[in-house]
Amino acid sequence: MPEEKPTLLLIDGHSLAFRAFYALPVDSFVTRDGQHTNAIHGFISMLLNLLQQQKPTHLGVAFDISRYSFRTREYEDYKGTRGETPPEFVGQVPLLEEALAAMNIRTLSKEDYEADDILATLATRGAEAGYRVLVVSGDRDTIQLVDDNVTLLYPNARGVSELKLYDTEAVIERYGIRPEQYPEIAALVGETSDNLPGVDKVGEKTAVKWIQQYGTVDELLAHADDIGGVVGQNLRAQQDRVVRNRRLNRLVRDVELPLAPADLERKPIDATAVRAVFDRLQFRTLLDRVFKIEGAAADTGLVEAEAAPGAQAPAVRTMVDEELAKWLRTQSGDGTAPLGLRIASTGGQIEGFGIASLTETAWVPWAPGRPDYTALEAWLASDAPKVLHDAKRQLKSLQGTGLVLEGIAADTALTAWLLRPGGKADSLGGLVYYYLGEAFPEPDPRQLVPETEPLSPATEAWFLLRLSQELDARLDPGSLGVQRDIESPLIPVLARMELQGIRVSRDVLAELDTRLGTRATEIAQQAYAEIGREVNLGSPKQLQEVLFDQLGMPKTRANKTGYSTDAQALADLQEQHPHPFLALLLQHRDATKIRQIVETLKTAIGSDERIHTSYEQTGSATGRISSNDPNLQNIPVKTEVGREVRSAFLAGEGFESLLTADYSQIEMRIMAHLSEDAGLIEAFRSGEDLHRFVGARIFGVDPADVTPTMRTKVKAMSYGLAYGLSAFGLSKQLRIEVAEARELMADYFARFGAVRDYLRGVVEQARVDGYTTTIFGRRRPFSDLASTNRVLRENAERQALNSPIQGSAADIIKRAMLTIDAEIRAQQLESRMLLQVHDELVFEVAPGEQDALTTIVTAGMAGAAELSVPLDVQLGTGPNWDAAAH
DNA sequence: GGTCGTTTAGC
DNA sequence: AGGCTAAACGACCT
Repeated sequence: MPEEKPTLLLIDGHSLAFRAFYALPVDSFVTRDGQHTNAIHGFISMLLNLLQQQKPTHLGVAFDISRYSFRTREYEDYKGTRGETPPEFVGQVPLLEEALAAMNIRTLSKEDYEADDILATLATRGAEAGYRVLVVSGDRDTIQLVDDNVTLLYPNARGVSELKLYDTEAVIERYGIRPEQYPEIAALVGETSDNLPGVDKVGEKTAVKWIQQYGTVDELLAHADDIGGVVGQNLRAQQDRVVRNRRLNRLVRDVELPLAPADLERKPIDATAVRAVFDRLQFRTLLDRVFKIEGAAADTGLVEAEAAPGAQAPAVRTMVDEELAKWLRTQSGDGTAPLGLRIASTGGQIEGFGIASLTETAWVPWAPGRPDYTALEAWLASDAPKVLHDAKRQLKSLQGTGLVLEGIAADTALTAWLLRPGGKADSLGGLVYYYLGEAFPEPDPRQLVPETEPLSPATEAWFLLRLSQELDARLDPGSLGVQRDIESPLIPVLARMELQGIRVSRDVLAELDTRLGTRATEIAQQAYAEIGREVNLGSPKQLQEVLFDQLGMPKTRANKTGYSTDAQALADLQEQHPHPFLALLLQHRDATKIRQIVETLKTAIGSDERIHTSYEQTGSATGRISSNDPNLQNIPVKTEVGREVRSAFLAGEGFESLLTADYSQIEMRIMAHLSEDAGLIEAFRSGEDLHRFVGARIFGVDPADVTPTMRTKVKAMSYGLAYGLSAFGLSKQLRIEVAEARELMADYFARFGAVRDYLRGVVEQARVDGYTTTIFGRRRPFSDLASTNRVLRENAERQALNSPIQGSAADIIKRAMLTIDAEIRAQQLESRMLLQVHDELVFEVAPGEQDALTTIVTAGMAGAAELSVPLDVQLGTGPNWDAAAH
């Protein structure tokens, strides 16, 4: 069997990136921070296609160093017609080079030469060395490189997603000449984009005819006198151009390069780096594609390279009962060494348990009602440390089986999040690939018939145990403490809260829904009457037509799709250009928004008449938990109708009331603690209303004389501080002059200077360390604090100054939840914790337990941290969530 | 049917 | 030009 030729893929980086830039809409590829990425996206996407289709064994990307080369020295107007590079393109090339570096792809460039010369050299050498060579370039001059061993892939009009393949035959078919003759034609016709004029009146047709006859430009010019007509005259008159063009369009095939084609052998990607770069570029689908395509490469490359003893998954043994008991004892070192655990279930039915040590794996099939599972049950229920992935989901799958799971030492999804709290939660396979660099076949959940043979849960457990070790090794001591003392113990607490759910009245919601529906319709009718037609009030686009075209209102703040129609903008309009439509629109928004929440809640009510939210422990970058399906952390509270929604949340059957407990001004208290500002600390110790106290200081009046206006301003100022609010933002919010806002800030900092020092210090420290830290040691990394891009940098600065405050508050309430949950169980109360809303906890109070619960909750929350100011806890009880508010 | 952008609910 | 979210909807693309 003839040996397959190695394939050398050579890409003209700049020209392809530029093609991609014009092929993809600039505005559709922008990161949240304003970095354009369309060229990078198009390039990488094309590259991945090529990797998949052509499976090159060797790969290199050449870049121009600058616009200047030996060609511009020979002819200073070379490429002189090219305008300024579009600003959105500038800056994409270095990022592209970063992405390529992360993918372990060599990039090449050479002073005084163009990328095409590098391609020409490598293609020539590659062909000589027996490679199948593929050249990808958007520059027609590269056609000259095509021969039996070299094929050109040229982007067509539709951009870079489709490349046209030019081998010798295709070139002959397209141009009617052999590839090596193409430059002869080009020299005659000229190349506008390179500012190389050809012979006047000579186009492709004439040029091809001549070259077919004479073979080369030199030969043609030798017989120039034989050519008749105007074109003949032009050729003779302009032969200098032709000679110059031919000299310049000949690609250099012997550029001195530090490497040979063999040095371009493909290497496995650097998964960590790829993820980092792609994260920054916000390439989610591309990231998936890279890992999917490179997963196969990793199979042969990476794993082989790292094939250390023990990296081969141990054979799975099926065991139960006494054999299992013995195995568990030996493998766990009598319960001291953690074991990996995977609970396998389909359709709510437990199928069995995959358990792994670092060296052995076991599969324990499970069927309900079997008598011989004492060993398994005892181990699961014991404190013996277990490592899981997405432990809360696994734990919940045990609901109803009678099995108890204790001893969750770590959850790899959580640990990975602690390391990189910004990103999306990864699958186990993603993490294994990312941190261990090993292929982990995972069935595609979208695929009905899985392509890959699924791993045994026992083998998955083995991967996850090793992953856990790797992750722990990367955790700093502070984060390790957060994992051990806060996040891991919180898993079962959240699982219980989700399983409990909260009782909700269908009737209350249904009534509210009807009322709001009627109201929304009425308001809409009135609004239509005001403008004389019916529009979709929920369509910002149609609203823009009404407001700015039909009603001729002044333009509001611009956004990506036009002009803003948000509440703030509408309020501004109402001031400048009052119109009844505006007020009706706002009222309509209010009604429909709340109605939509009500309807979501209605459909979320389960057969037990309760709503079971899910908490996402890895849902935020700061350490907060998020709530989804449905989100119970954004139930309305600020308006009267909003509170009616809350009144639908009830104490369940057999419970006497709901109890709510929330921290008052916890973020400001954390700010006082962290900044050690004497004034702020005094404010909290005095027991005086915070904003009144601060207002008195700032405006130089008695606390009793602080007016509501003053208090509002101070309150906005205080809260804004923790968000990095600017004078501009403050003025917007308070509808005051920027100068007044600036003055307010100055007065604030004059009285509470340590706060400013602290906030500045946080950013400074984060710049040095590369991360921020909460009171309990939770970290959040930052990479953009040193960015030269101002938007990026300032965004990062505000995030950095907010993170320790928001994150510490998250730590504190999580600690409170742990204490309270433990104490409720220790005292064997029937009451239970149901909801967490960032600074608030909601409980269901069992008959006769109100006092005991109140004591536990107050102590647990107030004692969750020792700050230099007290943690004030406000409690309330009532038959529903609204009534329980204080 | 999937993704992006806008808007708004909460903290 | 204000930090952290979830979710709905319209608009647009495939």
